[in-house]
Amino acid sequence: MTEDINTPKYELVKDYVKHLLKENVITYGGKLPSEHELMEKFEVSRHTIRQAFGELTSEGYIFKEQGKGTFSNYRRDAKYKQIVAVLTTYIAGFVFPGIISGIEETLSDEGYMMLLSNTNNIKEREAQYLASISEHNVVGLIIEPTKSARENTNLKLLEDIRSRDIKFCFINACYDDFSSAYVLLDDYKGGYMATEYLIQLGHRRIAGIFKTDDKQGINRRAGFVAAMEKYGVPIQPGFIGEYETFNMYDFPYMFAQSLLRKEDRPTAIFCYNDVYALMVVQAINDSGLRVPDDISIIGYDDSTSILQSGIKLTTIMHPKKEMGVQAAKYMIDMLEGRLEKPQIVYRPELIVRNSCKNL
Amino acid sequence: MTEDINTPKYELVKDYVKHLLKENVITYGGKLPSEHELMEKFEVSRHTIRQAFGELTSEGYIFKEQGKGTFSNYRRDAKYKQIVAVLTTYIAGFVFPGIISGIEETLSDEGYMMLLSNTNNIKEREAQYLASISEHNVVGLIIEPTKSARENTNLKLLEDIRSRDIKFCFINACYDDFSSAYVLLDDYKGGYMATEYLIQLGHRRIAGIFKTDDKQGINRRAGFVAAMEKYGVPIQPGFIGEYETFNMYDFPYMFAQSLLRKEDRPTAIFCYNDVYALMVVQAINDSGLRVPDDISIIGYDDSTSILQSGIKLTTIMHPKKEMGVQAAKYMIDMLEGRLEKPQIVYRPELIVRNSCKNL
DNA sequence: GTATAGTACATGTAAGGACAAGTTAGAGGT
DNA sequence: ACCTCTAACTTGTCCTTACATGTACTATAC
Repeated sequence: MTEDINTPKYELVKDYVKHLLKENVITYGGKLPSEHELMEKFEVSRHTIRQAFGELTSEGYIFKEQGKGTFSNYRRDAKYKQIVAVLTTYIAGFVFPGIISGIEETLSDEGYMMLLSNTNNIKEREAQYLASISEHNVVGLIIEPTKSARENTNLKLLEDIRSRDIKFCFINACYDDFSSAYVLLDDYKGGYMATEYLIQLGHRRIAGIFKTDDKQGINRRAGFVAAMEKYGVPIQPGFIGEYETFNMYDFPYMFAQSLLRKEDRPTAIFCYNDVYALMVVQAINDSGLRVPDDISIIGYDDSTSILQSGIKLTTIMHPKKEMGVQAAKYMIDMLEGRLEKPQIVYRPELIVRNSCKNL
Repeated sequence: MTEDINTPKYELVKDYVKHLLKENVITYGGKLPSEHELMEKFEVSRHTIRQAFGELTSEGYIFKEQGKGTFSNYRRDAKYKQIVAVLTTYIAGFVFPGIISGIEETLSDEGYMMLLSNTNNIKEREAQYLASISEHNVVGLIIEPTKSARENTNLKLLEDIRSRDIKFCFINACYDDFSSAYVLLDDYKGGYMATEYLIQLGHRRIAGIFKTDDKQGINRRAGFVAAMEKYGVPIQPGFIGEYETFNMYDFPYMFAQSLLRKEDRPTAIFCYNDVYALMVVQAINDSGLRVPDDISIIGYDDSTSILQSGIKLTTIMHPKKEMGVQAAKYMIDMLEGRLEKPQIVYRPELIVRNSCKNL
């Protein structure tokens, strides 16, 4: 009730009406005092009342009907007040159902709604979405960058959104040239751990297959290379396969085939994630070989718990739901002014199942 | 360009400004004519210009800066203009990732954004969400009813939203007392087909386990009962298990155990869906029996493609993605005035794998 | 060359008046 | 009992005027 001398009169009227609504003096659908009554009560002109009513209408508090009056559009039980946008590369498949449900649960528990979309890893779709959210009443954005290892062509859009006081939190990957809150997994370490495990099982001829248009793939590959160097295991020529979004449905199978055709084929393959690991397993099965007897496979993400052949995939655990929950918590903390720019990097964990053989 | 004599002047100003923005005469961030200039151009008072600018501001087209001027907030590349709310019982698990990604793809292709939430099958959360969306700029609602077999306690809220001209489309289930567009699966027929298949394999002692607080479960059970009656196969006492949301994580396992303890145990069990079928399989394995040798299992939804033990589950196919796409298409058709109240019921299909034994 | 004050111009707030148009309820006629 | 008209009241549109407040630029003083 700070009756600042500089507070405009129409703001006082707005506050009074909001008070009536929030204290349930006027319930949902109930009739507000007419413009004339409020004129007299506040000793202001009708113009001032109409300005207050106009803003309250566009803010969704009230609605008006010509000839009838002005009515409450406010529900005390309407828990969800603000919208947080969530933009990931995919929605179904991979780690995304877990991440998204973690985000959604946390947001909705705290009274926020989730505006969800995916880019299919296409930069243009990311641009369209970013350009759109500033026109809606969005207060925050949880975003997994699209093609994070490529140039950040949407940097200007991101800065534009930030200048509108929309809070940011990156998940899975972030841009180096755009400082922000983030929730990441240490993919370098994950790649290192997976490779180290294969080496410790006695493998020396280890191949790797990586998606290289996002940071996750670049980091996992770097971890792979670092572990090989650390243990003095040479990487054979042609044993690293790299693909991108455009050929992600064909390349893993074909590259696995080409590995199997080599005279000295690898004894183990580290795959960028579990979905592609399954494609590699398919290629191995199709050429009459078996996992893990002939070739060991290690995946990443722990996203497909069970294999076709009944073999359970050894993998690196991605704390999907936990990271989603954390990203949403960070977002709410920022929105409610408790944190400025929180950042966390999760440690990956090795999950040993039975797709890797001890040589 | 219908210059109706009754069109308010401020609407003409709004249309003119929108035209400037949409035709990119003034690009994003560019300066609009000042209020004074527009007063002279349209020969109206400043009040009228300000009314137009005020509405354009709250609609997100422009923004103003005191002392500087009024500027375009409109991007031609901002493809997404309107929000469609999507409310399902769950987001991760079961058939939902498929449905949701189908909806999202279709909506975003057509320039709509998705506001997604789930109710965890709790009526109160449904109520809170429904009460909230009318306050945001939502133009449509794709909804899977929560506890659809129970009384529709949120009918008033639904009618309230409809009276605000928000379009509806139900998915998976609908309420009998609220006529609307819908995209359903014929669960009665699906239940019938699954049961008929077991009977044709020679099974006579068939048990069924159903979730009974939603329409899907009620209909699948009705199909099960109808098939048994049609083929003159008696349903043994205690062979139908019914559970609800609150005990859905315990009941299937426990009920399967109780079935296995009977002196004349069933030779086949029809399970409400694949997720619960896996719980039943677990109970069977834990008691030292095998699927399908000792007991046949048929599931529903085709949501978990592979079994733990390497056994692939025979099931009824739920066209998840297709139904999601169709619901979104119907929504867009309604929003753009091409359809009034479209309705479709998908036919289920039997997918034979190897969890059922021919007796 | 660099501060500073002035001024021109932008939007923000506010008063007051006039008439239009839609709703409601009651008076009056049938 | 039912219909119709009208008066009263509601919000909608539009005008004029005045001063406040913030921005940008320029002429002036130092």
